Amino acid sequence: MAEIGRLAGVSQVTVSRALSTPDKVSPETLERIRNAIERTGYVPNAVAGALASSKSRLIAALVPSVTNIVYASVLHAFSEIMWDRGYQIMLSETGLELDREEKAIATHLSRRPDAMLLTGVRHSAGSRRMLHNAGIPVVEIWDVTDTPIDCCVGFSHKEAGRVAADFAVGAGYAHAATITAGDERAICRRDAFAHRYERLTGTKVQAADFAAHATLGLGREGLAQLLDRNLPRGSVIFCSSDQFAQGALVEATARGLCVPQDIAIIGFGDQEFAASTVPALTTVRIDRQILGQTAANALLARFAASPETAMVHDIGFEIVRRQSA
Amino acid sequence: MAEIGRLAGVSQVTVSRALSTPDKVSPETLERIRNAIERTGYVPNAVAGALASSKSRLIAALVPSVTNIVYASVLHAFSEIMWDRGYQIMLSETGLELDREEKAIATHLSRRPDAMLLTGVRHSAGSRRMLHNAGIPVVEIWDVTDTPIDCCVGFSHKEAGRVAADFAVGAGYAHAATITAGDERAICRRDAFAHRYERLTGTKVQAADFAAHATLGLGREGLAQLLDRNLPRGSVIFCSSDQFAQGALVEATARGLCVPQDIAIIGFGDQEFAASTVPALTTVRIDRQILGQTAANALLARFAASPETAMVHDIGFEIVRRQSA
DNA sequence: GTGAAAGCGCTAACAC
DNA sequence: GTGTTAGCGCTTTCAC
Repeated sequence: MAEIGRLAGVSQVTVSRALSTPDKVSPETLERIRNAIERTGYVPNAVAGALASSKSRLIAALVPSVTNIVYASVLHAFSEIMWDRGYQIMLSETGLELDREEKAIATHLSRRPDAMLLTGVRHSAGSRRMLHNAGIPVVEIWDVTDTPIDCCVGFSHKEAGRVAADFAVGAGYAHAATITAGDERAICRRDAFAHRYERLTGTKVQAADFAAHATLGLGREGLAQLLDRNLPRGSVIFCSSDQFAQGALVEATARGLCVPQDIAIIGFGDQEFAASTVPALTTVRIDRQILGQTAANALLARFAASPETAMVHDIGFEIVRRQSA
Repeated sequence: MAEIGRLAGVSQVTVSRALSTPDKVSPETLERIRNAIERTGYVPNAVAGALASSKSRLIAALVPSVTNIVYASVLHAFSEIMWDRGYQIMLSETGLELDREEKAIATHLSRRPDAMLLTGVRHSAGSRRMLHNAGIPVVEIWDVTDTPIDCCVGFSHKEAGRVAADFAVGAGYAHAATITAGDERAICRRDAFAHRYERLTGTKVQAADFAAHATLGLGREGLAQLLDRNLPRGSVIFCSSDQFAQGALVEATARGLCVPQDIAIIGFGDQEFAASTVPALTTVRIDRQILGQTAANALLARFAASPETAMVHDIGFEIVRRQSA
């Protein structure tokens, strides 16, 4: 930067100004500086800038997994807005364990990000303490809570399970089952579904649970297990993701069962393929784009220090009724 | 850090050493320093460290899209290794346009990453120049070229298309068609497939092309289009992704066509669901985990300055024959 | 094994 | 509108 200044016949500070606040530099000077930068191929050092200004324009984003489309698409919407505002994303995958998240938080904090995005609302005490000390805006996504660290953008998984049960009962399904992945929030939905369904109908809800993440193959296996345990015809199955739902659909079809007459299926997530399967999937839609955007805007609002911003955004969900239930 | 030193009765430098090279500090001193850190909840400032040492331990990763499982899973494998070695990932999505990539490269370079991961082997002249000036290790993934910027880990898309055509001919399919997304590399595979198939059989290959990214819905539409154009029974369809293949499968089944007897389908990618559809998908497998790991190791090797490391790694691919073709 | 000094490349505060 | 000065919080080098 000093070198650029020399070439342009100005001091180093003026170059700094030309880059950050061009309107505070005279047009002619600016021109000369731009020229020098062009000629030399100079790339400013944002690390030094961050140290001097204690603003990194870096956002740490911690998600359980990038290969899960559900988190990936939120991240996509989130980072698009952030990128447009000049922020960049440092990414880490935390899996589902709290201590891995804690380690990731500590490491990221040492980079002095301007804000942090966390998935879920459960965090270790150590994580909370570090985040508190760091004093940066934090947004927790994919869930809601009365006690957010800072802001929170998500929806109630309990409520989603309940509403799905209400739907199942309202649609007249006299029996129900669940296929659930090994994910805290999925389990919460399953329990809420079963609770509500059992209370309303007095009929026990059967469960096929998997410790792994949801795949089409496991969805098939889930339905197979349920059928082996004599799941009655006319049952509805509440799946913890559309992957499972599609798997159940494939398995049902392979066995010559009609969906939704013999077996009805409810997915979760309303993924891209859900509308195009045969029959099309009835599912719970979460607007992941809105979720990501709202999270980004919440952080941006915090940067602008708007104090009146609501801290918890419940973006809700919606049952999308198609043909599978 | 000076504060920690005060509390531990040593100088600031000793604290620095205790953190980076603990064995160069006496056990008792170390103990007192660790204590002070624990008490205060001190988090080192990696920004200052990066500035002083000009080592950021940050890797910039540029992929077309995180919501595409194919890139996401490579990223996952890549970042897992990098994380274990103490590196963190700055992520950007570049889409498919070269100038967006160039902007992202410039921005990331200002953060002084220790290395950069790029998707594909085509980059703008400006990108190449900046990367060259930066003098950091660069790994290009998902393709191979004779003229890598630095290292390159991928496979030949041309070869993949050709081998798929050989497979189709060898399996006795007398007609062929393609369903292709608007992606440079997918188009390359399509062309190689068509070329080879036409040369071997003398029969023209029909094409359904989409500008958008591959989805199940578009796969259905692709087959529908092909069928409307009187695609003969007994044709094989080479899809640019498993999503398309699954869509074609759904559409064929919905129309009462038998797969592979009436229509045979070849996917691309061997995604998680490919083995579990009915019939299971014949597809081209790319080992995305190996790809990501190889990319990470190539960079790590560059850091260690091993000069004998091969610059281009062709990880190949494999036709996985299941039931759909 | 430990410390003092210098400096990484910027921004902030203040002069002019 | 532009320059001067003083750091930001570390690592590096060299001395002891």
